[in-house]
Amino acid sequence: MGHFTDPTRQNVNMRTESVRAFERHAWSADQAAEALKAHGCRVTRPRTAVLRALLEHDGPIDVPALTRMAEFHEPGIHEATVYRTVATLAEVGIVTHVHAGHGPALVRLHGDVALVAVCQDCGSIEPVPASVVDALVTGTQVTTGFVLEPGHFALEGICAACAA
Amino acid sequence: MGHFTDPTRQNVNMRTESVRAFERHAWSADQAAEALKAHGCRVTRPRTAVLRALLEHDGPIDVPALTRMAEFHEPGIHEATVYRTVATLAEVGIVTHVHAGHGPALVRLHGDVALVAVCQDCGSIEPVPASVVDALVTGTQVTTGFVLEPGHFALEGICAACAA
DNA sequence: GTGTATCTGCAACCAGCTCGCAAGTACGGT
DNA sequence: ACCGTACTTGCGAGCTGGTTGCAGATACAC
Repeated sequence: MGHFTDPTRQNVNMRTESVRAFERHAWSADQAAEALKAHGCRVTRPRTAVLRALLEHDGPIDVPALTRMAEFHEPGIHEATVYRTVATLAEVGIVTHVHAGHGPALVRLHGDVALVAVCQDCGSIEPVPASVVDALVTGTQVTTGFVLEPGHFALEGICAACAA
Repeated sequence: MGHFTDPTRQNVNMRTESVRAFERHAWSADQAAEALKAHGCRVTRPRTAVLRALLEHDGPIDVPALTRMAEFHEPGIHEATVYRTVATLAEVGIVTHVHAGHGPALVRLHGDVALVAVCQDCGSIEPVPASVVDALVTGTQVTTGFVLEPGHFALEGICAACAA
């Protein structure tokens, strides 16, 4: 199960292909660049490439796949650079990452839908409706005092298609 | 941040020390041994040691800590053996494991409280009330068709103590 | 007891991720 | 437009959590 196959291919892995119905994020490339500068970070070609890849992509994506997408804009960009860029963007508040079960962490733009569910069968990722998330967060807080941060984890289960 | 310090010490890491208020599981050592035999598995000293450690411990625990506890019953037990034992016990249905954010996976007896929340500040683990879990599962299923399996993931946030 | 299929300890390995370092580059100052 | 320098990048080595191949040990059916 190698990590890098043909970097010229644009498509990403199954987990990210089957994403659907995500709300659009509020970030533009310019806004993100401004946010970077405001934190004293430089707006470099690799960072711009990662940012563009994130803006093009709909929904959470893992770093190897993100690297392949960024490579389309910035050939030769290194995976370690993408990891560091993602960390920088997270500090600035542009992205967050979420751990979904066994695989690698998934990166997404901050402001995208908060809570996602990952199908254990097909790997598809679906957003969880805000009303359900609110009920979970407030219910937990009222009964236990625990303040959940729904952006930091993913739910797991079987999607409607696989359940049928 | 080494993994193994003094194996003769019984205490486990912070994450597992601060567990509290967990429902008691339904397994006894004999029942678990029977379940193993029923699946054609042998009841060996290392497996018994891991099982006893799990029964003694209250709440989810990671494999290094579980190994240290099992070592009390079976000195010299190897961590790789504990990983394999946990996998075997999972096949038999005695345990499940849950991924809680960045750190190692946590093992727990099947039948223990299903959904837990991990504090990002102090690492403490708290059970989420069944009523809240039910609302989440049914709410998600009704609105999206997605069938969540709450035993397979953990929630994250800030516990009541750290929030204060 | 004895035989054998399963299991364990060990060490090597793998995936995901991080880090140290030298070369490269954004960008404020001029 | 050019310089200087501090920040970034590519690269490879390294780290952590977890898995695996193998030879010796052992549970357990007979």
